[in-house]
Amino acid sequence: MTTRKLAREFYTHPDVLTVARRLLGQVLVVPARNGTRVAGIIVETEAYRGPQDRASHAYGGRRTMRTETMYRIGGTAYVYLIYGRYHQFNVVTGVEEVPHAVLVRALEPLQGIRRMRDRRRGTSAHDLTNGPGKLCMALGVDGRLDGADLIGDRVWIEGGARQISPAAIACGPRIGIDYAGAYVGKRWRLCVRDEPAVSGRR
DNA sequence: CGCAGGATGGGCT
DNA sequence: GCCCATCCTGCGG
Repeated sequence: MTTRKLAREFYTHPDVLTVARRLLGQVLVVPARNGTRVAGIIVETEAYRGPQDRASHAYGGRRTMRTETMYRIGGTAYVYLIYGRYHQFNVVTGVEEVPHAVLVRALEPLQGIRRMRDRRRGTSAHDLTNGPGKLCMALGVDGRLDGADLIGDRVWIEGGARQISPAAIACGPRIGIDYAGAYVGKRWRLCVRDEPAVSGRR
């Protein structure tokens, strides 16, 4: 497989929606023991667009210990705990001090599938990574990876695995943000059409 | 199959 | 003290 770790410039693009779109088809990788890897192709993302976005943790420019990661440079991992039990993996985008992020909502399992099944014992083979909490469990992502540099070697994203044409991308409203007022209807959830691994509906 | 409800803990008002 | 960028279980059709 001829893929390569995405460089800083991929993440520092000024438009978070563009980065969310370009992330589709790229490979999220977490290294395991003995040089092996657990990895999946990104098939669903959601953009969280700066301080104006009411659905964002950084809405209104809010800065707390948790959200501080969102203000770092594009190419930083933002991982947080949700509902007391699950983690969410996000990619910070853009320049420092401007809180853009992309939530990775679903993967198509690619490597380390046995390890994924071990971590997701009790669920069926097709439910390994089709949701933002599920993929974190399958890859072993937790709060320790918050703030990790995606140009580093703890977690990263590789390009070139699959080309997704614009026509193959579907968009719809984001999930679980009913409190977000005028931003509830923004179609900032992106997914690969006809991809069985996406979460929820098309 | 679909849907209702519970789990569970850090962050924020 | 309430709110989550969720998932799983159990129950009914």
